[in-house]
Amino acid sequence: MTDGNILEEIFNKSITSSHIFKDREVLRHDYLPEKLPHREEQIRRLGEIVAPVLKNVRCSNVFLYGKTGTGKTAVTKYVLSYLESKAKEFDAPVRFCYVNCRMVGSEYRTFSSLCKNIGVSVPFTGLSVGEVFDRFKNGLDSSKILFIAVLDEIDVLIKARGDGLLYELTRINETLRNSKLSIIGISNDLRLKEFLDPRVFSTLSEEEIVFRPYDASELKSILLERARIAFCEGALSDAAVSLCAALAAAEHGDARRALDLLRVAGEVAERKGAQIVLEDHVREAESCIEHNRVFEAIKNLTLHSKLVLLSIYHLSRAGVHRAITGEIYEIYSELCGELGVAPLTQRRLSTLINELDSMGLVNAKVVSMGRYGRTKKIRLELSRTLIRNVFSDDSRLGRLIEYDAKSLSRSARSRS
DNA sequence: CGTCCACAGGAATGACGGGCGG
DNA sequence: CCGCCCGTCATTCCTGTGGACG
Repeated sequence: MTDGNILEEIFNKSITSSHIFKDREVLRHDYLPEKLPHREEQIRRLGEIVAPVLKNVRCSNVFLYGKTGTGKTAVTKYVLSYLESKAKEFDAPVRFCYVNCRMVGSEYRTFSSLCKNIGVSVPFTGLSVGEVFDRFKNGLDSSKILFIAVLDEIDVLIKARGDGLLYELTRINETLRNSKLSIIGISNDLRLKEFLDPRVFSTLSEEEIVFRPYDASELKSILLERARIAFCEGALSDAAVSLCAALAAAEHGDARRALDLLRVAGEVAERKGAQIVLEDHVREAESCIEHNRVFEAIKNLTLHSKLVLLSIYHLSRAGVHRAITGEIYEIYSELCGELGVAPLTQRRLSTLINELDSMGLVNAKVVSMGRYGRTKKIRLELSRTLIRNVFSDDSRLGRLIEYDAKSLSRSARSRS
């Protein structure tokens, strides 16, 4: 028997001996279920909007709004995959390309993804955005197709870069001779139109579909639907499902979060050798997910952002629970000195703090202290134990956890 | 009621590494 | 290989500002 076969047996055994899961893949949010409950209306509307492409007519641009986990991406993929098979059947020259703007990162890479989809190769970097755009345009025109570009999480790109990309895209049909482009824009931010040039907005938003958050009972039925396939018979308590639904509904009706909770709760139960997933497993899953999120976020920070976070930690430990920018900068500079690294400017630190804020690691808000200036008050949003855990296995920064900053006593004293 | 603190945060500019086309 | 352009990170310089204090 080869090694592979030995392992095969072990792994299979471990899978079949699970009393909890039948198929946990079903609970991942990139899994596309056969039906999407409570989204029939949106599916029908999006279907009506894209249907003309089967008759070789360009379809309207659409904008989909809704918070995360309300099914925008799922509905889009669902409708388009159906459309794709129909297009094959009728031999319609339809192609589509799904791009997640946040994942690809920049305007440049958004275009290069679109290029790759129509078979135009572009380098990782080096070209001007305009150049990539031209290649895309030419490639598109010469392939003689109806092209649907799905731009998911487009709000991220617009907030970072402005609407230049979209402006170009909306005007592209004027110069295309043999192909047509339609855009499906997906946004998590309902205020997106405030960031857009009104002209861009009106062309882009020929149609609009809004995705309301799911309520707790809708979430529960979604979970139950998937749980039938994902879990073994009787391995899931009703109370656990309800709790997952309730927690996710309280957040903002986020189905993704509900599914994550359920999956991790199942994993927790499995690890503990439990026969049934209970409410306690869900609660443990909740803190486990949060812990992982934070852990990943901190691990990927740059050195200086980590130092900023450490400075806030030190202030918090010394009893300064709402630190101001200046105090943080002092500690931060000291830590830099300890490491023999040149500190960044306070201006830079200010934007780093804002980044930590938008990641939810700290809470920063601008306040005026009248005579004593105008600044940001920064509060740590994490438990100090968590910070210690994350940094303690960092070879370089580990020793700074116990570091006793000289400027600390001053900050702490000047309070109270 | 004006002053003035301690910054916020925009704009311009620069250093750097990566990749192009010629 | 060169000159050029890009995106990213950071600095420098700047104008703006809410409200306690005098």
